[in-house]
Amino acid sequence: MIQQRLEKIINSVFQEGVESGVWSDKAAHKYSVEVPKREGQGDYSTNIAMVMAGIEKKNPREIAALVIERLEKEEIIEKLEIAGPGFVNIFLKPKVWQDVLQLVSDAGADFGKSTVGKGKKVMVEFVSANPTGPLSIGHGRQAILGDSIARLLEATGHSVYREYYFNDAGRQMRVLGQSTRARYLELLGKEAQFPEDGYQGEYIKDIAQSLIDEKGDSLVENDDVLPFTEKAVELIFKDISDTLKSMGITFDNYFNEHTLYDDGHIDSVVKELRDKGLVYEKDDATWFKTTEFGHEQDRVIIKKTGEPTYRLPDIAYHREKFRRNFDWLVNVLGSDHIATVPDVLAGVKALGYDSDKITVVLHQFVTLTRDGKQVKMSTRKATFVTVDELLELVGQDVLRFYFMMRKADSQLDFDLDLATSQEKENPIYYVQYGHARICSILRRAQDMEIKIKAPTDADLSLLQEPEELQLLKRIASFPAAVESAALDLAPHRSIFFLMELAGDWHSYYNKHKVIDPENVDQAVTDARLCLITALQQVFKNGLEMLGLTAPEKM
RNA sequence: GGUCCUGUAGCUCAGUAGGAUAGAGCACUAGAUUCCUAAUCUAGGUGUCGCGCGUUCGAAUCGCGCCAGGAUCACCA
Repeated sequence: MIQQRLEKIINSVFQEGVESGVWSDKAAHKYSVEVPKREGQGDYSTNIAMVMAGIEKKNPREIAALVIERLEKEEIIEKLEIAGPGFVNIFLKPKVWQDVLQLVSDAGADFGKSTVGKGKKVMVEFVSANPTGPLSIGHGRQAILGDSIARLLEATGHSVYREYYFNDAGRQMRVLGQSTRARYLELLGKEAQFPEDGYQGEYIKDIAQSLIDEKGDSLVENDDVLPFTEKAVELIFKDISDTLKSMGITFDNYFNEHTLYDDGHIDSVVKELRDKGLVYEKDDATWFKTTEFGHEQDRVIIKKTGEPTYRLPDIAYHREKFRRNFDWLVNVLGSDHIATVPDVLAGVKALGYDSDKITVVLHQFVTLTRDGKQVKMSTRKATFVTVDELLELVGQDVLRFYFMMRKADSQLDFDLDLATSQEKENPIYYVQYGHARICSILRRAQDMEIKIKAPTDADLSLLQEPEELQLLKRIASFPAAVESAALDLAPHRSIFFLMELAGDWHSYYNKHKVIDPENVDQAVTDARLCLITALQQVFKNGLEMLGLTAPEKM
């Protein structure tokens, strides 16, 4: 916002220099304006002089002096200096920062949102777990990561569509049905053969029990596994969507792999690939020439048995995504899918679609620590911890926050002992408390019948304490922080912004009083109330944008 | 063996298009509340940024080669 303004100014200074022949335009788009890490190095800093000096083989500090000469007349700039190897440090007038409060007040709940997405249609596909059991901790990470990405994209002006892709057919479903049937028979006191690779979780017994409640023993003589599978899928799916809902997650569409078969998409993909000479038969199977796309080996797409491998429907599915006219396809996947990604990309490329429109966010695994030891997890053996269990332990906010805190590329260590016994150490309370603290002050103001003035009616120039300027700058950087987190599909950056915001605020709170009955300077109080009102808005927007609550009391 | 991810403080991790003296939380120590919620704040850090070489004004960041950990490499999904 303010940075963009400054970038424009620097660009025009650069352009001026080019036109008057002071330097060439070779450095165009190579320099940058950024916020220095260290205090005292300006509100912003640009490396333009060093970049130009490198290209023009001149002294950077001399060029910096020329840049400064041209910048000096700018109204928003208070002070300029040359520093270090040739940085131009720019100090802005406090008014520039103070005026931010008006912007927040005008935008309200929209402050931080933007339109950079230009209404681009983007599909975010995530979770996509097949209905074989409750969502595990790994699915939980993915659900929250995908959902927060979707939320950030919405906040930045994208038109977002959330989709869940699932398959309720095939071998794993047969095993699920067999497992359920075995439990059903066991519960009725009959002999039963539990499948060797069956699903051992307790939830299978619950499903069997509900079949007994509904139909009694009428299925005992039934050799058909289908009614068991159907019931299991129905109940597990209900369980999954309930879990998702309790994390605050909903989908626009659940896409069933079946429809790809029913509507002939599978066949037509094979035909199209065959017409392009990218498919051949070998050993009674049908192969896709992925080597044409630089892969090590070709892959089977239709097995000997006539059944497609997962690759084929995956490719057909992505073609359907393209056909539905999305501008951008974001796939959030676990790192165990790493090997499947190139095949799908090769497939859509072969079908003539632009695979660059697909962005895959692969997240690394979640490891679970209990009693200081790592827990091994498996759905089959039911040794996993479910999302439901975690939700019960720590609640939605903590779970969301914890899973958003790390970048997708990092493995995430979920320490159960920490989550259960030391909840207060969780940084989300630090952020939420920041919001609650403001609410508390505003309640106090109301009790004292102090009216909160609009930024235009208060003397904002009284906000001159370093901590106040720091807060104003942080508030001003919120929209850019959201934008960068959204476009880079990196929700953890928003989390870090909120923690920094809370840090600034808690420090300020401890050093300065907003309402001070003993030392009444009404004008200062008014200005500070304006400040914290804006701050409250930023906390609220930031938290809610990520699906977190902004409590008014804690 | 191939591909991908990771390696930064005792622990868990940030570090966006390469920038100035590498950061935060936790833990630990010492302090702060007659006063807007102490779920807070203040002070306390000798880190081979896994190792080496290269690119350049400048590297945790880019390139190459190693080392270590994880994922994955089916006619399972």
